[in-house]
Amino acid sequence: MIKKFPIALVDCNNFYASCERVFNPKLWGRPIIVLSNNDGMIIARSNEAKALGIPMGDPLFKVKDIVKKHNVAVLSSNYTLYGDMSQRVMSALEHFCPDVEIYSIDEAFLNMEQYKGRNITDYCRYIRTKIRQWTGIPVSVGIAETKTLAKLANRIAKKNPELDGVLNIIESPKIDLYLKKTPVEDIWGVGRQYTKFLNKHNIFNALEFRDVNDKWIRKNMTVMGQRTLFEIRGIPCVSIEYSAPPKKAIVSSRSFGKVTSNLQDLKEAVSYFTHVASRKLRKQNSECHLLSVFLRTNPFKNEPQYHNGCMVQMPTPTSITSEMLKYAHQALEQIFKEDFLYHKVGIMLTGIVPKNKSQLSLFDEEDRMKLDDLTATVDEINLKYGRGTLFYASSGIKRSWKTKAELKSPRFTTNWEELPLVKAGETDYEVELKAIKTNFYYES
DNA sequence: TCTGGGGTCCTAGGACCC
DNA sequence: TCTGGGGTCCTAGGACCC
Repeated sequence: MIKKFPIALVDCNNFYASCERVFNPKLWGRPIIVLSNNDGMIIARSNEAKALGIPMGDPLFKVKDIVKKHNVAVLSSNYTLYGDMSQRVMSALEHFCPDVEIYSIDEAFLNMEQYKGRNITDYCRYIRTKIRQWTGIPVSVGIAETKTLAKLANRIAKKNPELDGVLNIIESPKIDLYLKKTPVEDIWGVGRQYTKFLNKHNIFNALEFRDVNDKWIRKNMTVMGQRTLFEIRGIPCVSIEYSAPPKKAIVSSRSFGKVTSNLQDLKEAVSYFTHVASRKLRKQNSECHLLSVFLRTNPFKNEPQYHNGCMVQMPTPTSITSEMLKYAHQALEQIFKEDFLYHKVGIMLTGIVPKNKSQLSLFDEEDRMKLDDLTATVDEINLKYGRGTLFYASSGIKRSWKTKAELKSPRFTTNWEELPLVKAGETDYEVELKAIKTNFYYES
């Protein structure tokens, strides 16, 4: 049984769009959309863009007319910027409440137990104001006694401006109304498939869901569905995790800017992804003994399709890039077939174990200690002088597979060359964009 | 012309063991 | 000719999340 206490979910409003606005005030009031990697589909929208009916997840070309007509600002995603802004928001939150679970790049759960008996709603309003003041990012807060209900409250807070960004539903007399106003598809843990299923059985909102038989939910939606149901009833089933557990799987993959059927191109890409993935593995102090490589053609094209993967078991758990490269290339060669236009390759590391507990092989022919040292040195240099200072020759230098990002804003906060400049002596402060390109809005 | 990337957990079914 | 019962481990696939 999990203890009951007030939980506040702080969620950044339209996070990526808001990050862009912090450093480019001209974007205020203007509809903004942010694109996924490779400038593929829409993954974030400002309120103005939502109001225009631009859907999440659509590819850019589908909304081109709306974009033109309403002068929508279109941006490639700038994860360096968003990651840095996220850290600022999170450390500000920790300042106000030390017990924080950083749930995603733009969300955090706060354990408000120590503020019990005080006015939590007012305190959250204060936090919200401060976050805005310190980071420039607008947030909403939902307060309840389970994570699922806090999510639900947050959504209502966001949708109703008169609530001023904060809604506390603990012991609220209006709880049934709030549940009724929440369609099942907006419940945390209910996705597309379960929505279809529930709707088929005449369950359309969270209130109807709450009163359904839990054995029946268990049977049809597994224990996960049952957990969600209990949480909606106010019984906490999902606890707050204050530190991130080590990852059980690490993936690195990317769609190409241009398709290729060339094995050498694929090898270079796989090398690069191995480098990235193994770096993540070392960062969490783990090793792994399973390495998979996968590749695929573009499923949206009307062309011969091929999709395959290959998993190799490495004799000894390792996190040494050079060693993993060997297996990665072997795996790639096993599944590579000529005459297909490849659109994506990637690598996945599984069978992850903590480094110190790894089983050593008696017949290990590699000089592991030495390679460990070498790898650590490479990591250190890259940390100090920037990612990509040292890399493996097998990842190539031409990067013909490189992903597309033509509309990216500068790294305002993490690169000296790209800092925004503020012109002195002007009332309306004007930011001069020392941008790499000047065409980073989509205006044509 | 143009459609992301990185995770989690659960379950069923097969392989294997005694 | 007749052929049990119980357990573990692994994997693939499906659901979900941001």
